[in-house]
Amino acid sequence: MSEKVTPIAHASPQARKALLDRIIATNAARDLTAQDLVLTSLREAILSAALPPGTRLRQEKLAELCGTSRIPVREALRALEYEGLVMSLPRRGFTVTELDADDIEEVYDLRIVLESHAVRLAVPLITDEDLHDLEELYGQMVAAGSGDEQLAARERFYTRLFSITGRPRLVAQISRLRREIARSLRWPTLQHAPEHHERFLEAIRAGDADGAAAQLASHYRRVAILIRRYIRDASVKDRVTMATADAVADVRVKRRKAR
Amino acid sequence: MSEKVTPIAHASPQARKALLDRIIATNAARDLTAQDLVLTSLREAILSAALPPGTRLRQEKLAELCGTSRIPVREALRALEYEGLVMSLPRRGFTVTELDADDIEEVYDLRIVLESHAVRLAVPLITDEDLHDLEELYGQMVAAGSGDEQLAARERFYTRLFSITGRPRLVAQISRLRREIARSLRWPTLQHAPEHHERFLEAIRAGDADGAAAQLASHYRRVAILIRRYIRDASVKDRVTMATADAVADVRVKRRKAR
DNA sequence: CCCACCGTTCTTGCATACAATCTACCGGCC
DNA sequence: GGCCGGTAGATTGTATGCAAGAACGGTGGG
Repeated sequence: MSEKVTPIAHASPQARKALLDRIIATNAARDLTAQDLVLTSLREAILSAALPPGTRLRQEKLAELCGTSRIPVREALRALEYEGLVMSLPRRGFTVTELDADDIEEVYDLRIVLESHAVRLAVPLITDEDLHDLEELYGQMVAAGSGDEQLAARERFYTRLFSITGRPRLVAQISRLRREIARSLRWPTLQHAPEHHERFLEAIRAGDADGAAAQLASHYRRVAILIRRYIRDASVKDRVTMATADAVADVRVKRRKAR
Repeated sequence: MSEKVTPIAHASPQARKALLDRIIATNAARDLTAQDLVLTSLREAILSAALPPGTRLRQEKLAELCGTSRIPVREALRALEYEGLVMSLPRRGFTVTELDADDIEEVYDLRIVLESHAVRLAVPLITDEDLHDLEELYGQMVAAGSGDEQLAARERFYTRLFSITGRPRLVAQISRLRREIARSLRWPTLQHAPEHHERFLEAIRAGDADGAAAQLASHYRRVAILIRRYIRDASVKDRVTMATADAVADVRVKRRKAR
């Protein structure tokens, strides 16, 4: 968990498989309903790109991997569908969703709207205890450096902050959006926003709700642009990769026919 | 479908049962997957208060009602949970959610934020075709007077408008919120907002995004207050009703013990 | 050579069946 | 009389099995 973030999106199938197995094994240790086990494992697998976007999810295969029947798998998949991590077509199964540049734009735009709103609601309500907790979580965040642990700490910090609003729907919708692109945070470009969080917390300490909201918004606008740029570059690379992949496949087919 | 809205919340159990049966029968006619049948029927049942808030939903019973097994029922219930219409506790089943005054406040506050945003995005993008459709849907809305048909027409109008943004997550989140309190629109107080929709459409025709958003926001603020007042009054009434119900139950128990 | 049709195979969707858990009621104990 | 533990019934969670629909490959026709 304290490892560095590795951009696994282009990792080998074997590496993916190994990661997938490890995730399931880790979660199986915890005592949960089978459904929660599958849900948690699949979510983690998708976010860590062990199941990369576009992957067709066969129920039987996942069931076997998790050591359960297909029923809990089906329910977990439906839950993930509502989280936006997979999509389904009736009688045609589930697929891991892909995010294009438009999706990124939409999600960040919505995050600006909802998270700014949440910050403006939360800051005036902050108690000493809240601030104490936030300072501690911020400390963890800084201590974690950059990596999975930092990412988790960041989510804890923001969730704690937004929860101050006492508005479950707002918090849930924000979490959903953050999770939906948590994949993108694994992308290499965006590891550091060293000064942003500091300035953000500073505004909160000062009770400056509008300032904090503005800081958040401007940061997200920057991040959105960086991700878009990354996607554009990556898609060029992917196109090349896919072209070569096609070529390989083509050769194989010809070989088989030659026999 | 063209009947008047009837405040069924305090209707007799028999009336509720009859409505529930009718809903399921109506939907069973359409050819859908069993899951969709259950989902649609249950949603309609909850929104029409045939299944009033607080109802415990027994899977077996619902399965029997819909003529399916429990599997599609379970999946439909999970979907409804994500829509906010029911809630579940592990191993303890599903219950129809209740909305208190705080919930109303949260939902309307979020609707103001999200729908204003959507309107501001949509208005500058409106084409002649969009406007034509909107005018037509508005006509249907007016023609429907007030009742279930008017409610449906209103949803079509707003969905069409918000869809212009081309942002699926935004549209989905708004729909979710609107559905979550669609129950409240059945409440008697709030049938009419004759001039609001007219002024709103007028601003849209004029391409005045900010004006339309402001109109929407002020309308929702009013509605939220009206609903809160209704809830307050109704809860007083309920408390009385429940008190008498308790008294009746009490008498019964005493009688039984007397035997 | 390409396209459409058809049968095989795989996958999903659902029903039935069973195990684990919870609820409610009852009797014993304080 | 009220609180607590135990047992029976009810209810959920999951596994297995089957039928209907979709994907794929092959074959015949254009």
